[in-house]
Amino acid sequence: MVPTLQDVAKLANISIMTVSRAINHSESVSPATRKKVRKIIEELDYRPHRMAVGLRTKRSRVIGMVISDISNPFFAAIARGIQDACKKSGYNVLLCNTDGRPENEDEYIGILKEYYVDGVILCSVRRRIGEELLKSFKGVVFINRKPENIRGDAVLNDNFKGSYMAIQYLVEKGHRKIAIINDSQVYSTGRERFRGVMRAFKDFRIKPPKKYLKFTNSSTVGGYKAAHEILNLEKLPSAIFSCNNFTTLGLIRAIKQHQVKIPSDISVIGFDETDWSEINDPPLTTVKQPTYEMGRVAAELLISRLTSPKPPGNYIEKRLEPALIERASVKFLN
Amino acid sequence: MVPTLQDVAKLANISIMTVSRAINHSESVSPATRKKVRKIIEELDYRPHRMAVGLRTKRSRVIGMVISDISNPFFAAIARGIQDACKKSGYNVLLCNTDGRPENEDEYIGILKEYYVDGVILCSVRRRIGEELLKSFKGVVFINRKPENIRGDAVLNDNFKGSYMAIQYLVEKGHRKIAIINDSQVYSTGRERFRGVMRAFKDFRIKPPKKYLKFTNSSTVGGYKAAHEILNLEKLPSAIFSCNNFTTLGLIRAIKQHQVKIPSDISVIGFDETDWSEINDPPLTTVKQPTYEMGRVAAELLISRLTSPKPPGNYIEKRLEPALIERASVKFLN
DNA sequence: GTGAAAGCGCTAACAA
DNA sequence: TTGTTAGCGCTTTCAC
Repeated sequence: MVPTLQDVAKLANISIMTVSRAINHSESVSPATRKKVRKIIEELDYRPHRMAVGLRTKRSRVIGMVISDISNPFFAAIARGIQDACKKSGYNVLLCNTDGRPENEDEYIGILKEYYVDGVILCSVRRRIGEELLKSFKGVVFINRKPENIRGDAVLNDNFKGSYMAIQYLVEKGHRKIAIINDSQVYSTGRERFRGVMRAFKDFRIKPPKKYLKFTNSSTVGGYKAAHEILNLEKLPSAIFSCNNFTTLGLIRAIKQHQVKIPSDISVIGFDETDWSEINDPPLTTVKQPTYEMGRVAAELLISRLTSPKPPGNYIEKRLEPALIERASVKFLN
Repeated sequence: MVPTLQDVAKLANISIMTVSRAINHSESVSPATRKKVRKIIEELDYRPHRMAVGLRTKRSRVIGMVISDISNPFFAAIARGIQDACKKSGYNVLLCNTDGRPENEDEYIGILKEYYVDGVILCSVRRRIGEELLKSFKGVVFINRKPENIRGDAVLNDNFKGSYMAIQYLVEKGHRKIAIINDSQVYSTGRERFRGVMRAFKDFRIKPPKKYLKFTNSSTVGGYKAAHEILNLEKLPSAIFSCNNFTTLGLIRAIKQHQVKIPSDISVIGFDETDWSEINDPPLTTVKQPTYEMGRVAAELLISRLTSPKPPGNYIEKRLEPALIERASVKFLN
């Protein structure tokens, strides 16, 4: 059977308490016993039973990662950042996919409570969320988007800036007839990106016709449909800004079908850098979100909350900077 | 504070044992008390403490998923399949990235032992692996690749068939000068795919020059370098088969740089279907692995092992079928 | 520097 | 149908 503290203690001819101390507070144990214990632990391949430890200490060294879909490369990159930071500090990650459904989110939050995870990194589906969530764990960090009604730690992309940059770039290239395919306004990301667009339009004195402003859910078909509507318009825009990797994929598919050429006939700039941004024909100009970094920073922030005495009440909201990756999908208009 | 069985029992004026039973074996409790207990549980939002339960029952309802990198879309899809199947049966998933390093794999296996996870789904980095691994968990399922020295449950892609199909397809399209970019031979996947290629070569009486056979690690730069070597050859092949999504990405990048056109100058067929396979110019013909399915099937197999009395000693090895997705990157030669 | 006792929250085994 | 006892493996507390 798997060895326990008992077994180690017996072999070392000491009490289990001393063994426990040798493991956890080795300084308060004599060097001799310390060494002896280490040796026996090695021989037996003794490992602390984390559930037993957790039951006593009320710490699991596990955090919950609640995202919509791990097979979305955006979240996969975030997940990797979270994992790496956690590993460094001895934490482990429980994976929870919500598929963007509030009921799944609630269910997983409940399960995470049952496991007594120390903290949660949450990309919430909810626009508003109950305050008690923050009381249920030693730490909660919102990632990517944040419910409006709550004060809490968060690591977010500067979406406003990102979409502003995109529009500004298009304007600098001589574009003024700009269409956008934006996320629905349900999430803070979509709202912020749209605000960035509108601010840029205002600053550069652009008044796009209503028909150039498309709102859709964040999916390939969503982007595809919105793109179709735009491409069927009497007066085509000279450029299209697409708000995320999925809608951009749909947009490109639609453009191909319409036999329109990028960038000679129409220019394209997309939010989200992907595997294929570079090998696309033509290579795609994008606004890149620091996905991996977001994950890493969120996990570090969470762990600091778990380690340090207590949140000082003043929450930290980090905004990470997007970057414009210039390639060849935007035409320079004279 | 968080309510315990005690609290529920006190409010219900019964012993905690009855409450426990009402939760776990409700049939052995009178309808009246059952109802009363349910109500109080609801009111208190009582949740069983999984670490306490686990400590007692020696079951954690957690499984470990050990893969090389969740940010690789291939594994992300597998992960999603695993998650979905687990969720259905009330299991949760602990995420472990090894980055293909054996020492990380060992470390995570150790950690998973400490958490007393019920089972492990393992995409091992090791060519050979210790038998004792199988004794450490109630179930272990190898996924995608399998150590050679061990008998155990596994869910794998039919790699031999996949690469055979690819070569056969090329031959049917009139190609005989075929180059391949193959994984290194370290993993069973690479070996199996290479065997499929060689068997097809033999069956169709093709004797490729040594220079057409490239072996590289599974990465974009690996594929890129191998492709460069091929494209710098005096006599170009008419088609290239690339063994996975990463090498294909590198291959395409190299082809662009060499100003060679697909498929007019050279044909391409790749293992692994990706987001961008379809929107690539031209759309890429690929061999698709059923990634999500692999994950789902692996999790189902594992869970069946955890649920049913015991592995009957005869292990199950499932081979899932790849599919050839025909698009436009292979030219028909007359 | 070391040990004994108590108990974290739960369930298996037995008793009523 | 319900309750009592014991103990899973560990750490906290207090005593020496």
